[in-house]
Amino acid sequence: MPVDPRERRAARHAQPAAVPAQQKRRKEPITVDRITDAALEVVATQGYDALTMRSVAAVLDTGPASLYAHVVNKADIDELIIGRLCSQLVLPKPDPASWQEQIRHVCAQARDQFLKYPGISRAALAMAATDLDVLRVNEGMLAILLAGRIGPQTAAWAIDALWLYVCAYALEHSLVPQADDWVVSREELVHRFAALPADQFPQTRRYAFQLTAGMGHERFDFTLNLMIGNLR
Amino acid sequence: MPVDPRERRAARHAQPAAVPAQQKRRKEPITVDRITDAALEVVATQGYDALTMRSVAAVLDTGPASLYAHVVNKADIDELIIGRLCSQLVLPKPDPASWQEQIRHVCAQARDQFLKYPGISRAALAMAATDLDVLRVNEGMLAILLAGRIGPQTAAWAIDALWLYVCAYALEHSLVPQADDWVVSREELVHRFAALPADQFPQTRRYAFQLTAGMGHERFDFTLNLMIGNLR
DNA sequence: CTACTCTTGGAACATTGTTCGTGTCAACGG
DNA sequence: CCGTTGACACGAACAATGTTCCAAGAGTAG
Repeated sequence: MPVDPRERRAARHAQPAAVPAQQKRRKEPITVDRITDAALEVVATQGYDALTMRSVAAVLDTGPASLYAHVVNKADIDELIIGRLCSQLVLPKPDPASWQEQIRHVCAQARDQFLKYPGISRAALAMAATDLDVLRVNEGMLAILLAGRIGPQTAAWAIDALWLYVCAYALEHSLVPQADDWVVSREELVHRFAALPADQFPQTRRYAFQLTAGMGHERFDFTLNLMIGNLR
Repeated sequence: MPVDPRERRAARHAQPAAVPAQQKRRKEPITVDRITDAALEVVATQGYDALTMRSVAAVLDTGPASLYAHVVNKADIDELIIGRLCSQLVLPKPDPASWQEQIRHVCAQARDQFLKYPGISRAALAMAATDLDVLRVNEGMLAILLAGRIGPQTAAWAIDALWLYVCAYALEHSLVPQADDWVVSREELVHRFAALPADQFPQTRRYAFQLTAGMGHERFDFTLNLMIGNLR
């Protein structure tokens, strides 16, 4: 009974209501869940740029108009996939002794999920923070920090900063390896930095190696430590 | 002599070459600079979403095709406006005694510039970091941190993290006040948090006030302190 | 069986980025 | 002084996108 998509989206941002089980009308009716699955499949295989109404509809073997009975917008699909992604994060039971590890672990999970779906963090950055699945992650991180004796205001702002950074980091990572004839490898980058005019870019020339380092997740870990290590 | 736009863009990412002065052919010939001006005007008045080839061309009183003689892409225009924006940041002469203040000041400048052009940080996040104007800011921040006796690797990664955060913060700020019938004010947000089910969202309910606080730039300052305070 | 509601999807529309080909103007060679 | 040339400008068009309209189908209640 997918009535009005607007109501359905609003429900995801308000308190959840008890929804009765719904029976399927056809063998494979189009559902919000199936749309979400299809969208994630598209993003996982072809990247976020390929996520269009038509590509999602094509996976479901129909036209784009059919989606609008279940979905408000394309932005709504963005919310759905981010919500699904967030609902797959496992949130540990807060342990005051290891709160730093726990926060790090949650962030690493989010990072890995984002990287599994290239470019999807753009949707996460553009999304309202009142989605229930996102709020669930927020609640989990808040509980961890509070258990670690972090003050409420500090905890709230720290979570915001961490989430913002995770999204931005994933976005940056998904942009680098697209390598259209024009984006470059690390050696090329170092070489380019070294070729800069010495009078304007002395430090960049000197530390070209350090500037391009951290291709694994060392930069990520570094920044998380920067933020977490200073919380108390 | 705007010959091939591709070469011109490449020049902005390589070492700058001495370019001879160019004479104008008409009274108001279309220039890369004028395109940049027009684009920034559009973003400042109507936001980044309104930045289209046609809107830029309309400001210059012409059609979209005319832009492609000076510009490779729309992504190229993005680079141009971010470059212009970065070139307007003033970078202080590094002072070992006040490196923290200096870094904070540079970041605050970037933040304010981003906020002056709503949504423009999306372009900054999507851009390659080899643009000369962006590199200039990088060089300036690097010099400040190095003067503050921060190790090169730490400094390089810290700059990356700071820049990423500034962009993400500006992006978030430019999304909130768009308020399409559906995005909400703070009171509404607090009320909504308080109405969440108590069993699933105890902390969110309890600290709804703190979670929605920091509408000024307190969140920004908080995060910057978090990152800067832990560098040594 | 009929009437009604909800779902489906083909076609179409507006808006985007981008390209083609032609017109047009300024400078230069004779 | 005039014709050539070459770069610039730009109207028109194309493909792809998000979105809406409307008609037809499927299922259910009376």
